[in-house]
Amino acid sequence: MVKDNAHNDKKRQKDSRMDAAGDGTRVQAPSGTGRGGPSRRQDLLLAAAKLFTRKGYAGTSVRDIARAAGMLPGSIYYHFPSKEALLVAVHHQGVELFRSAVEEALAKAPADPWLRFEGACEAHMQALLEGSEYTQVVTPEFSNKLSAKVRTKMIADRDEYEAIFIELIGALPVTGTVDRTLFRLMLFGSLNWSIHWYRPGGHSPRQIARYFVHFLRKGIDG
Amino acid sequence: MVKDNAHNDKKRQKDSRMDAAGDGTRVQAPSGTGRGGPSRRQDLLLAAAKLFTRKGYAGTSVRDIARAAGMLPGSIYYHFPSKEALLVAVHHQGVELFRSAVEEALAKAPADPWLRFEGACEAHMQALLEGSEYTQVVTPEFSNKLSAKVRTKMIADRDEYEAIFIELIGALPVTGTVDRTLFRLMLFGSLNWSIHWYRPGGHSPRQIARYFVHFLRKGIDG
DNA sequence: ATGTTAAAAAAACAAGTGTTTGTTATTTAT
DNA sequence: ATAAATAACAAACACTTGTTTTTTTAACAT
Repeated sequence: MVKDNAHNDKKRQKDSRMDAAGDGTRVQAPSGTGRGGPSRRQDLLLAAAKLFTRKGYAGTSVRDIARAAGMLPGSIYYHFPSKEALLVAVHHQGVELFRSAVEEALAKAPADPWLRFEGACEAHMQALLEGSEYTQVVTPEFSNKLSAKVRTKMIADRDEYEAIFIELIGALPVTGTVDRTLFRLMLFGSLNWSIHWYRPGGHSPRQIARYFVHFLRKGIDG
Repeated sequence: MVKDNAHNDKKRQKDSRMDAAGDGTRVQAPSGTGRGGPSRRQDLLLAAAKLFTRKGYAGTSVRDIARAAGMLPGSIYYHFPSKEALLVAVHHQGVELFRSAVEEALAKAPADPWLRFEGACEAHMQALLEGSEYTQVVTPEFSNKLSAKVRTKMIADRDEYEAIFIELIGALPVTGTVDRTLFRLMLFGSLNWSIHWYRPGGHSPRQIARYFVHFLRKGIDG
């Protein structure tokens, strides 16, 4: 159904798979056209995760993602129905990575509640800062521009994960009454804020987590 | 230098000062056109601050800001040379509000280092969560899409403010050696992360800050 | 009354946005 | 070999983006 768009053809620039000067770097060159590698959906997800982490959701265009994944913008819509769906998928993947990291740590942790708690914090921090490209998308990203449905889904994913920590913190032996909710919120703030300042080379994520847990347990003087 | 754009006029929708269904709400109706109230620049800054806080920088358009401030998009450029300049101005204002809040608290604080530290944390938390519309723009907002010059300026503003806390933390009497940098990063994480979960009605910002400082000083068992 | 200036409107510009549509190439199953 | 499926390209659509230019309005000084 082509009508009469010849009048603005001189200025229109065609979408291209080539990168040249863009921000995204090609993930993998698929051998031919038609059917791509084992899973182009994964490439797409990974490219989106990287860009969302670096530029934020609103700051990333589907063209950026397509370019980084080595396909044309329209092709994305074969794999995902919308840009928001891509965010949801990336977010979900991120939460799953957090969860499996923490659960794995807990599986090989001793029975002592404080050691279990510490192990979980270390695993969280490790997953956040060095684990994968997905986890850093989980923590911020909530601008009220997202549809209610998407936000609800993302919050549900998060809540399921944080339930692990609610339980761990509930098991900590404490003298007197403390607000364990505030304790948890402070913990997550301490850990997650690290994406704003962490740079590899200094303390490792696990060391930082241990430090923080120590502060929380014994205070600065402990 | 008008050329030939009559061909797509049927689809183009004119910018309008009226709000109707948009997200931004009018700030104040200037009595007439021409010369605005005492300071339309302030209106613009406030509108931008609110929207940046809610939708993020990339998620906010200059049209959103213009609509919320009650003017047309182009008119913004009389007051600010670019959207980025607006962000810088909002950010700067936010940092100044933090700084004056903390300095005021310190002026009337006793000499005890821990009490001074606690007072500063309370003031920071209060400014962040209930102080104004500007402070929440300060804490996150760093997507690598911003120009280097803007990022540099914002970081410099921040650093100047955080120096206050470096000094306060340096003055804390501590037995043994602790990493005061990690201590400060943990503190800012705890405090600033609250924008993700704080809702008025529960603990007040000051109460939360006191709680956090207590944890940091004495640990959960203190 | 007149000229000047500050502030905004009006309209467009060029590029970029998420998305849809029609088609083609490749793989897999028959 | 042929049909069905998968996966992508190619191109456009309708609209939004930040920004610029030109024109008009209102306040003030003369």
